Amino acid sequence: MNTETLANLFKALSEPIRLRILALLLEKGELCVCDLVGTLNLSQSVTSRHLAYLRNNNIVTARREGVWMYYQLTHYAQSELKPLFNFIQQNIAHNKEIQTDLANVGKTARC
Amino acid sequence: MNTETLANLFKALSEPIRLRILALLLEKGELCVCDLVGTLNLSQSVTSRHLAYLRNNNIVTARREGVWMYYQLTHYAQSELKPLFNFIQQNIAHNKEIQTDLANVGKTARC
DNA sequence: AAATTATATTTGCCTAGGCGAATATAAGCA
DNA sequence: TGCTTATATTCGCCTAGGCAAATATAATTT
Repeated sequence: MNTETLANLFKALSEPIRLRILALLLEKGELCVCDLVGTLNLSQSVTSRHLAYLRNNNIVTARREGVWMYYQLTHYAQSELKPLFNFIQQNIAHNKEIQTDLANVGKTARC
Repeated sequence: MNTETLANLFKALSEPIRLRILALLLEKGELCVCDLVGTLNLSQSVTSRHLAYLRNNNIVTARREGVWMYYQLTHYAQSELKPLFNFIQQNIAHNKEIQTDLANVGKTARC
């Protein structure tokens, strides 16, 4: 991996909203966009753009099921980035915001 | 750690030049600015600004010795961020650019 | 086909932060 | 006190990427 690639990875993770999405996917495995919109309490547009950013950086992948799009971590992310994600989880798992997010998944789905 | 703090940390690491500086400090422990300018082959201004960014994010600390400024990782970074730095090292240590940097330290000092 | 729902993308606006060039500061020395 | 060297900071310019609002697309239903 060259420094530019690694820098781009960190840039993809340098946004609170994207870290919250990541934390949710790490715990839940796969989530629908409407779950994320409801849980994160963000506009559809903002949520979708951040997901696109993560997609473009090969961190998440999307699967369509009817009208719904389900997102999960890419195989690449799940394997190669595991140590990095462990670091992230250990550092934000106890955060109140993250715990609230996790508690809200499923209860706040918008669709 | 909240998501904003973690995001700021990743933003600090989302620059190839700052990653190269980090890789050098991880290997060498402490380096003078002029070493970095020579090794990275960057202008003094660019190098200094990136070091300031790392300083402002509590990743490096500076010590003056006469005219020279010596930089090293903060205690905080050396302890709390160790797992993250291990990930970084494992992912870029074999990179040609990084190895060239390491080989050049000391040989290219500008002062 | 038209309407509805879920999601993605575009547009306009604004800020952070990149760079080079210039300038400021700090230390050491003649 | 100047002069030189090392380093830091500022300025002007430019791009990436944040947001909200609007619009486009894709699937489903009637």
